[in-house]
Amino acid sequence: MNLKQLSQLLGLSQTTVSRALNGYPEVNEATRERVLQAVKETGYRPNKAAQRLATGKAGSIGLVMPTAPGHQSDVHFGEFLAGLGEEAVRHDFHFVIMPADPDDEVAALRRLAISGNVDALFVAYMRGHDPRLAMLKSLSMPYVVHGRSFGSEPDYPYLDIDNEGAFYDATRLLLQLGHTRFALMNGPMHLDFAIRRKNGVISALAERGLTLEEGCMSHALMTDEQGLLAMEHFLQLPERPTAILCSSTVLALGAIRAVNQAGLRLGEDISLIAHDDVLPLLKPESFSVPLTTTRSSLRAAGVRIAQRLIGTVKQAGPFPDQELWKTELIVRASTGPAPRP
Amino acid sequence: MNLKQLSQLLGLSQTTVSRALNGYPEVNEATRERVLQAVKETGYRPNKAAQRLATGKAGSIGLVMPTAPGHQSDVHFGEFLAGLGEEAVRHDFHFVIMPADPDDEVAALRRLAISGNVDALFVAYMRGHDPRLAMLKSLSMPYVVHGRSFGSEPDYPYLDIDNEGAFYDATRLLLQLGHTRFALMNGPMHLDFAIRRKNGVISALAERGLTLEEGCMSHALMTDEQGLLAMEHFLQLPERPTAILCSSTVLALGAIRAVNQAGLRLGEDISLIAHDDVLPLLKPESFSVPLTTTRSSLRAAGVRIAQRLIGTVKQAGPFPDQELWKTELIVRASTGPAPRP
DNA sequence: TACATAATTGAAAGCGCTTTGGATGTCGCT
DNA sequence: AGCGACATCCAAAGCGCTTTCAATTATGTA
Repeated sequence: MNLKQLSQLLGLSQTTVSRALNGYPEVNEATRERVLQAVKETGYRPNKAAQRLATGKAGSIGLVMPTAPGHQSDVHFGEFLAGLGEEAVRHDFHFVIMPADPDDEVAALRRLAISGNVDALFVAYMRGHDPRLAMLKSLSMPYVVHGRSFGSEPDYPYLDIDNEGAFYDATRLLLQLGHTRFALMNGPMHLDFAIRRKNGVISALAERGLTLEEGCMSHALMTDEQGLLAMEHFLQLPERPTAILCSSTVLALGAIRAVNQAGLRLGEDISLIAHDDVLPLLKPESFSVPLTTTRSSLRAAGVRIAQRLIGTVKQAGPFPDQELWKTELIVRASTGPAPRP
Repeated sequence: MNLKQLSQLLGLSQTTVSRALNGYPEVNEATRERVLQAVKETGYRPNKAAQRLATGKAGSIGLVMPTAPGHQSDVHFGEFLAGLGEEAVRHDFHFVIMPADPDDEVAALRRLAISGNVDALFVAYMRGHDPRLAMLKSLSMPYVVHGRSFGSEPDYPYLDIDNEGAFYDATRLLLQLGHTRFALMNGPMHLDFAIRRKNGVISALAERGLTLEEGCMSHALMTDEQGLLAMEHFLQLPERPTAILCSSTVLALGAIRAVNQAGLRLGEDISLIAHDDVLPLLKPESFSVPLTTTRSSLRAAGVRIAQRLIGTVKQAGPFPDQELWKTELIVRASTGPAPRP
């Protein structure tokens, strides 16, 4: 069933039917009713590809999903997607997901944009000096970046959380508890959030004249295994750190396993603060020792970004170009006073 | 840059350029080279919407993502998507993801199909007597179902794992270890895999004249919290079960927390076998007591389904219509002989 | 040399929709 | 009766691509 057939069925022109469906005012209410009724009966749905071709809009937002045979799927990605989806479903938008090798992201993004299949782009996993920004700017297609790109002029639309502030505050808390030996368990070094979190830690330490030793920093994929390995390494250090900052509850999962295996007590021998993206699978309050965290919901960020993206496509009012969300510092049992030497 | 401009630039007709790009034989090799060269220089990419409109194909597979404000994102979904993506990227396919309220899945699937935006459909979260099957059959669009639908004639293309066999085998192992009091921690009752797994347990027990009490069965969302709750319930039973079968390592996570909190020892007081979808986040061998599991990689299933779907769209050879994968039973430390009463 | 055949290329139709630029009919007023 | 202002509706152009059908040129054969 297509427009032509439907309009013939109704004895109307395609023009009128199209207008009736798209809410144009210049169509008699009675005819509009008839059309809507016929649509219900026939189950007619406009062909999106044709709509897109005719209007240039198709109600879809595009994103690149990094993937490769060895590439681990990322819980954070799924959670974010759920947020995007939650908002998209309200506006009858859908996603076009282009899977791409992580090394090929710039090109993949470009293909996606030029394909004429999407109205707007969403970009995540931002890096320092991210090469995708220049490309995006040249594209004349709306986009929103999740995160920022350290070292690039912040003149692009983004939504980010205050990573530096979060880790600064967390570090201060641990300092107040008397800790002096710190370690940072971070995400991959090239990622923007990792850079900023590190800076937050360093600047809080600097205020007390402390520094973060090279050996007390790990940069790795945010999996529980990496957390385990990193923590094992920290625990073997001659000057064992007592305060651990951790970029994800996933990392914390492994880290805590290492702490337990070493016979140490979390919140007493070792204090740990992790960043909590509010993953449904990993609730900090459900850990055997509930985790002190800096919290910001990844899913909420997804919802918000979808709002901005869809709003822009639909030309629904202006949106702030840049948003920086504060995180919450939630104190639970994994932090305690520094142990006496 | 579109075809028309490109062809004018080259002094050729759109026809010839189009043919050159799509590998038709009736075009001079020299001209083809020229065209390809121009494409490289100009960065021309065909408009997918137009291609789709003209050919009816657009290199995309569609799927519905269940989502809603309260709806938890599902790790399993993300992992599966990674598998689909891994294969799709090899064929320059992409996904069209339509987010939809879980209650609205049939309609959403229908919309997606008629939208003319996708070449094939993928369907998951199968239920008993799933209403989507009839709809899919009426659609004349290729599709593959992940899982099966208990109670429906199995005359549709699917890829499933042998859930019944897996849980039958797991139960037998526990029986051989001397266990007599069983409990099953299952996924939502309406889902097909839950039905089959339950049947597997029941039939293995029946061979020994045992039954599964109503109170020894839980059907819930597969989150760690639900696992915790279910296990707490089991542990309070007057005839406490000693053998637990668990539909997911996520559930097991919570269940084990409950076991620990009750001061019981896993693998001694309580034996537990979980089904392992090979989630990168939750490795059974990394649990403090490594988990005995029935294993089948969700991601591998994603890859295979993408293969079949894309292969069918590309008319690349016939594929088996129905595949049933065996699971592996991997014995680790969470199972042991039944404790003496 | 003349003619069939193969190798290349193009013009134009069409995919299903939106939208511009009329056309037609109605109504209220002078 | 005559005229502008609305309210409705429609024909046809176009979005960017593929593909059928036909035209043109090059090649080989008798």
